[in-house]
Amino acid sequence: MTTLASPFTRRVLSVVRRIPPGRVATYGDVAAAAGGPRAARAVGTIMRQCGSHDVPCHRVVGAGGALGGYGGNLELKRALLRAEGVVVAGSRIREFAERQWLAPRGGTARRQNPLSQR
DNA sequence: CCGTTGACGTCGG
DNA sequence: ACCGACGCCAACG
Repeated sequence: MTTLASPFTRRVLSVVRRIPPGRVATYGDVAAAAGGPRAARAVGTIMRQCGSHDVPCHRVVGAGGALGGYGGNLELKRALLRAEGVVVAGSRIREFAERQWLAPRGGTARRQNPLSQR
C-alpha cells in the first residue's frame, strides 16, 4: 500500500472519498479541493485508475452537471447515482446546483479556529 | 526524458 | 444546443 501515488493523487482520492451519498462533485471542484484548480483533466486520469471501491468515483461528474465518463459504462454510473437519489436526465444531472457538493475550505480542514471570530 | 493519451474545462462558431 | 480548438495536468510507453 504504501502510497504508490503522488501527493496530489492521494489528495484527490481523499476528497472523492469525502463526497456524501446523494451528492456530486465536478472534476474541477475535486481538483481545486486537492490543490490543483487547473488539474481537472488529471483528476479524470486518476479516476480512470480508481480500481478501489473505497472511492465513490461515480459521484464525480462533469462541469455544469454533465455526466462525464465512466470507462464506457455510463449506464452503471447513472444507476449508481440514481440509487442515491440523484436524478439524471440524459447526460445531465437535474437540480445540479442543489446536488453539487463542495469540499470544505482549508483542504483537510483544521479543527475549528482557535480564534474564530473574524 | 520525451511524446502521446485522456472519466476535463472554457471559449468561439 | 452541438461541434471544434486550446489549454492544463498526471499517467503510460
